[in-house]
Amino acid sequence: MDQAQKELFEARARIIKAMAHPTRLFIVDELSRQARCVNELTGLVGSDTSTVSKHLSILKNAGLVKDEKKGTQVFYSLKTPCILNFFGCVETVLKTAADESRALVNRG
Amino acid sequence: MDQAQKELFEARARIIKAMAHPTRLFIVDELSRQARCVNELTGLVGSDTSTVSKHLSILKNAGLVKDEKKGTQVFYSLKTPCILNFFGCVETVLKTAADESRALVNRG
DNA sequence: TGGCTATTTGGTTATATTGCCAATCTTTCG
DNA sequence: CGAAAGATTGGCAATATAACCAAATAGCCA
Repeated sequence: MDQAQKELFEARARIIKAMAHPTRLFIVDELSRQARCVNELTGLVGSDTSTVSKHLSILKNAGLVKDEKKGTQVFYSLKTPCILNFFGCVETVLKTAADESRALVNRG
Repeated sequence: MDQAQKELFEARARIIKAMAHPTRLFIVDELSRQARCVNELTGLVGSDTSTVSKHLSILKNAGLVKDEKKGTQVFYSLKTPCILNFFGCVETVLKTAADESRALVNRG
């Protein structure tokens, strides 16, 4: 892996890492349906506002969401909806794993 | 987020987290071209064998790669090639970010 | 069997992430 | 202005990751 390659994969990893947390996946999923302000997301997620705010800033820094101020509220929405494509494959992986463990059990 | 939802997003996050490292992305990319044994990958990655082996076991535990023994060697290959779909979107995110910073510079 | 190669595992240290609390900032409104 | 609501930031403790070295394991062959 030369330097240029290294930087490319580091850049990619930064983006994927931003998604690599259950709460942030939940937020992305939620934002794929509609824009939400921090307070709404906090209610849905069920943890501290500051925690949710930090998750949002991670997603924002990675370029995955954008924010828009409306009065005292900040609404977040998906910037690159194609990240939803991830989920399809992730489900495939999960399903494959489930199938395999079922097969193992059936075989005994 | 109720318990069932929480578990679903945790399961998804585990898979995405497995990809969230530059070396592991490199390995996935490499395996998308051809199966490789640990030793070959170690050479390509340029770090300790044990480090590469651990990265591979993370990918394997996540259900992303499979391994096959041939003599003393263990060949790894992609189990779910759809994970390559990730890259397309990741590039989009990177490109968008690059465009934006260019636009900022041009605006001064 | 004993040595050799390939790989995995254990242990340690350094670094990064996470979540909460407290404090701060911003905007609205009385 | 001053209070209140929404959001962000700083700090801290707990936990998780990562990389290396050393040691253990597995398969091959003389």
